[in-house]
Amino acid sequence: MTAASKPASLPLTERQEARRRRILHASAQLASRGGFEAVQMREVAESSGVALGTLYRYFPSKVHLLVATMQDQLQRLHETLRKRPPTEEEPSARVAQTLMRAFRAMQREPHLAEAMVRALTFADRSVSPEVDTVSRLTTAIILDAMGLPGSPTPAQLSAVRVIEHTWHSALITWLSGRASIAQVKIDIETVCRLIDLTNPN
Amino acid sequence: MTAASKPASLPLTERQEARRRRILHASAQLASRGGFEAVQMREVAESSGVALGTLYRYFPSKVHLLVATMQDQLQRLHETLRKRPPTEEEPSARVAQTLMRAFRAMQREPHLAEAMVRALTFADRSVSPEVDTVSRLTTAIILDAMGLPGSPTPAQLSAVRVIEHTWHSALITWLSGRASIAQVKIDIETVCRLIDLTNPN
DNA sequence: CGAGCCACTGGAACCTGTTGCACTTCAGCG
DNA sequence: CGCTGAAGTGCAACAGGTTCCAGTGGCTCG
Repeated sequence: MTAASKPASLPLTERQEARRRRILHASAQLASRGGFEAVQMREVAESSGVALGTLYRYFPSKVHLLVATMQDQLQRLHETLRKRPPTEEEPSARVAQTLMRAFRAMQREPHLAEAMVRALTFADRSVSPEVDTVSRLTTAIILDAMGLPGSPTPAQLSAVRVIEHTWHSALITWLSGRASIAQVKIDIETVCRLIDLTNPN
Repeated sequence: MTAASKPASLPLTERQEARRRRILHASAQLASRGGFEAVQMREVAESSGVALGTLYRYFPSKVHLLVATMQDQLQRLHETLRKRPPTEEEPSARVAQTLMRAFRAMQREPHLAEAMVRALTFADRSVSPEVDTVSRLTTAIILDAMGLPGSPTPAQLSAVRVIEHTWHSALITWLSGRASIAQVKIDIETVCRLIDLTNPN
């Protein structure tokens, strides 16, 4: 609910909506093949059948485009996860399980993951709103995974923030070949223990 | 000790050493003014009195250059911190205090910080060795701060890894204006509690 | 001293993100 | 129906990272 669809800032027509989708699809396609550097604006424009200028009207920069692509992918992931919630009991284990699932999804499309995550962390202030949307989506996924009865406490929100930080940074170290899959798993499990800390407190 | 000076991979002559320093100095200078985008290779070359080709011989890309700049700055920070170790008692508090000092140093040169951190997280596989050096330096700083009697346990090393992740990612959110200084402080303090978890365990 | 080698220089050239512009097309409105 | 302004097109141009190359200068080794 928080940041689902376009907030009606612009009531896109059908044709425009279709264009937007074609662009995002082309972006993901190219990213899947060759990662960040393979997503070239002229290529995206051509393979989505749109003029370069139009592409820039929809996404003011390559980073905007890739961050939007990430929003898109995250939304799908979120839905998938909703259908099959984690099976663990403890909130910390549930979150770890969920993140490991997401991680496995990324392992299936490492180039796409690389493109999106690189864009996300390279984004400067001009992309803040979009990056923030991604962040809220991620937070929503984690909170969902925790399966809390009520609304989260401030301490829990802090823990979630830190988990997100770790998640992004661990992904980067994996994508750049500086950490193994096993290492990422350990890191995720390590941070998730922070959640336990917020319970009896 | 771990990753201090150049590992004699190339025994640079004096003139070369001097050139290298001039380049790094110019890089930091330009970064301090306008951040990542202000560090332009042609500018760096000119203001360090070196041909563009030579600059590229020393640092094969802009990202390499900025990561090397970060190594340089981190080394200075490490020495500064050695002279004035944290005053807190608890390891977790000591680490938090140390990171907050580092954070304050970055607040003094936000553009420089932005340039270095952006480069660090944008780095691809070709920069892995250099990024790894930065990572080891950071680890060393944190372990120093903990003030352990013996060598760290695996659990402690995991905690340190997660702290590093959080540190980098929190910096990025701050640099891109998505988190306040206060928020970063909270995040750092939150992760540092992981260290306590490794003690009585 | 001369030959060979390697780092350094200056500058052109290339690639890709980004911008600007003149022109066409489309949707809504009188 | 025709008008009008926004949206889309095609293309040229610019910017900055990166590469290439033909020289040049200084060094060592014979």
